[in-house]
Amino acid sequence: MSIERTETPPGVAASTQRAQNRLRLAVLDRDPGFMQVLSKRLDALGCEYRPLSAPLGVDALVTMRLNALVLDLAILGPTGWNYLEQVCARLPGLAIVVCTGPSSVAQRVRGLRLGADAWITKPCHAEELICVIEAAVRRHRRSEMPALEAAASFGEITIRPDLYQGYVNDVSLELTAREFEILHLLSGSDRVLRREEIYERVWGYAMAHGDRSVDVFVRKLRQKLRSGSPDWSYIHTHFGVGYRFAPEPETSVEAEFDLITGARAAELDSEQPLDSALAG
Amino acid sequence: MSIERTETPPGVAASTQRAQNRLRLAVLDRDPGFMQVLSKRLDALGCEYRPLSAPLGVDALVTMRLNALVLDLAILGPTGWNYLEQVCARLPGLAIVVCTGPSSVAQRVRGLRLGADAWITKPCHAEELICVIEAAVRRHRRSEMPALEAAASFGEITIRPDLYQGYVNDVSLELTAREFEILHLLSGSDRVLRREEIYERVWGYAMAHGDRSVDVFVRKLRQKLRSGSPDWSYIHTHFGVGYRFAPEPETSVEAEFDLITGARAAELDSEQPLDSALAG
DNA sequence: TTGCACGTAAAGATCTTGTGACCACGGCTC
DNA sequence: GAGCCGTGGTCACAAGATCTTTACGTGCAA
Repeated sequence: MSIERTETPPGVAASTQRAQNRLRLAVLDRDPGFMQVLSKRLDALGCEYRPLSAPLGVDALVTMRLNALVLDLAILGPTGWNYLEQVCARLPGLAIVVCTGPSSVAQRVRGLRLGADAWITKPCHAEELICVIEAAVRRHRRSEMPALEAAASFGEITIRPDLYQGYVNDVSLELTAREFEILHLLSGSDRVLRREEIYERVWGYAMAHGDRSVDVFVRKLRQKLRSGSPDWSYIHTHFGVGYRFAPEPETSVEAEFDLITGARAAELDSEQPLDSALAG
Repeated sequence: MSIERTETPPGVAASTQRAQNRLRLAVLDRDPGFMQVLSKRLDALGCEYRPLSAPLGVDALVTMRLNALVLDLAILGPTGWNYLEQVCARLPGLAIVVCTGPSSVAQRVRGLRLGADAWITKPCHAEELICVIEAAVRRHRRSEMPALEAAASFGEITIRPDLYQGYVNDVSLELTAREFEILHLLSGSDRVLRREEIYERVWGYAMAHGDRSVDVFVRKLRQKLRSGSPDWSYIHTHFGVGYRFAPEPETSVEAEFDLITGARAAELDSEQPLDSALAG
């Protein structure tokens, strides 16, 4: 089968969009086989889905904050049209895919006119159904303002993705776009990131051998972070590996020894999982 | 096929009610019977449609300002996928319905993944096809034209979406349609908007690499805003990222100069030197 | 100690943006 | 239909801001 690959394109956006682009959907269906196949594919895609065997009240659907709803009109009987209409009216931002058994043109036309976004006839391939759902969700998302992630605080600094900037007590760190992207990337991960990884995610293409750009930017970042928040250290070097973000208060020289050895111990402890992660 | 006649007028406000609700679509297909049936239904619905027997260049499609495109991949041969991908990438706001003969699941999946909004298998009922097109267009439009919002004020300016115009003390800023759209978009968001985002939302299709149109319009906007409201700055540049709207009173050197010397005439006489000083 | 890896700094190259001039096109008037 | 005008859009240039490269000092690991 020559189905297209579905990797996300490289670039900064990839990591940030992946999390929030995850599909949240509910499936109203009673066919166990259908559900099993579908859920397997949805799991593989990292979707959050909720199987339903009976129609939920519209209000309950609202609280679920779904992106999409798949429903088999057959299990609703004659009240299905009414239900469909109500859901469409109340949740105009929800992608609704009717996936049901054989139907007439008139039925399909009615469903689509009531507000369904697509109508798939069972039996159908799970992959195709998912593509149809994605197409509907995609179209809806395109026209809405991409909701950016919320601001996050680490130690004394606050990272504002909506402003592409970092702050200390509401004072801008004056980060450049690249600096911010690197800080954003690092702060979004607890583990050590190899230079090649950082480069590839921020620049969007592979790092040339011997390129020191990441080091230089880390230096600039550290400088700006230090000037805004002198008593904390945020970016830690892992010799021979890469960098790791972790806000740590810097204390006096005497106590420093303990802290360093403590940090070293933690570093050694977590080396195993690190290496295995790097090997992948 | 009256499409050529009805390009979007400069006063977009007038067109929102009628022209925007009417479907503007192109149909790329060579089946005379299919076209005849379809065109009959489209005429009855008052759609503006354009039959195409060969693929048009993407740029040509852009100038047609379509809502939807129906295409039979079969008549494009192997290049069809490429064409589909290009059109989807360049016109993210266009509803694209593939209507073609028997196909495999893999083909349908591929088409949808490339960006098609729906895939209908021929032979199909014209009514159903139209419903599918409408569903795709409806979803796209839903959040695009949320009726007419109320007027909003920022600093000294007032934005009137109902009149497609901005004002300072009831005096029009004489914004053109594009200028207003950009100002409206920017003012509706607190965050930094990337140029690509602005372009895509205002122009309706993807920004070509290196296009400076957004910059130029921002410059014109700033000029008009400055002439109407000299003591405020509204559009802020985020280097390497984009623009952000935020009304901020200017309390810079010139203002102090005015306060101290009371030489308001200087401001009026020599706007250029003042502005250049301001920029520094 | 030696060989690297990393921190640091600065100069040069490159990219972004502001800006004014210019052109094309459609509508409008005459 | 010819010409004028408003508007949208392109281009080239200049000024800055940013990024990359390079060089060298410092510290880590074997």
